Amino acid sequence: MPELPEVETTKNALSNFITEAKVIEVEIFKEELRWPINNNLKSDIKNSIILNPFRLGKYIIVPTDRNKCLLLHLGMSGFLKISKKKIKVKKHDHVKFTFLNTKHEEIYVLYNDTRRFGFIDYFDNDKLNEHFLIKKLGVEPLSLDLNTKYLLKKFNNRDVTIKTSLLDQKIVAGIGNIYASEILFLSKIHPLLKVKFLDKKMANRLCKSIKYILKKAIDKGGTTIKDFKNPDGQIGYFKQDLLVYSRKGMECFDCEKHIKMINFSGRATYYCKKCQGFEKKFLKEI
DNA sequence: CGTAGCGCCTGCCGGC
DNA sequence: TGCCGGCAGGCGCTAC
Repeated sequence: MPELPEVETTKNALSNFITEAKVIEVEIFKEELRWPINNNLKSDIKNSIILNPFRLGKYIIVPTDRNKCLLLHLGMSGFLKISKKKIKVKKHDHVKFTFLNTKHEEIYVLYNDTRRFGFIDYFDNDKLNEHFLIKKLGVEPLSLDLNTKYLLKKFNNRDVTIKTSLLDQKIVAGIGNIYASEILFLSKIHPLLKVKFLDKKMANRLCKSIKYILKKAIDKGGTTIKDFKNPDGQIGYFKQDLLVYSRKGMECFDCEKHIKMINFSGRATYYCKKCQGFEKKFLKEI
């Protein structure tokens, strides 16, 4: 479900509701996620004050005034429900947090993850950068760290397809399967192009497209394909802006050709053969 | 070392 | 209607 824009949307909602709020209660209903929820969480975080949450790649970090932080990852199917009204606990709700905000209103936050590919961690603030997952992350796509030069350096001599590279969180953090297809369509680059063949012009287009697509998706509150909802129950409106993803067989918006769907590395990839064509010698053997 | 592929989970949808 | 295979927004681990 969540790629950078959905995680950003979630983080912003969390920020609006619980910044400076006090943790009143933590209830863990099902600790099994990708890894079991850190047991210290329940007792340790109680009575902490929440500082401003932020995002790194697809991770949400919630720091507290006790130099600890909560790390949230939503996996494939995770999402948060945030409300000022009591929320009934449902299937696949793993944790429920109760906060008291500065207006002395109770805020409820539920972490729900059907497929359990997400996880929650809790540890010392100063350990964040050396956290085994965080330390691997590449540059933030919306920062100046992501530029043409950086991409060319990372792609130099590598024998991987551009689609695979966009999904590689060690290069750029936050792009997932939907936005990878979208970005490549906008860049007019074939998903199976080996990155070592990427020239400066293409890298420049790619860089601009990454920033453009992600920004636009954030503005629209993310993409709702199946059941993604923002924490306040709103769906994301980027779906109607999707150029190729989930449009197999439909007409390309730029030419009369039909959108292709291929499957490699176990993931669906959508593209327009005409708009994203390139010389056959560059094509990876399928 | 870098890369490809598997497997983790549950639910839903389309085809028979 | 019911069953079954395929598929789903992520990512760590293992084998090569």
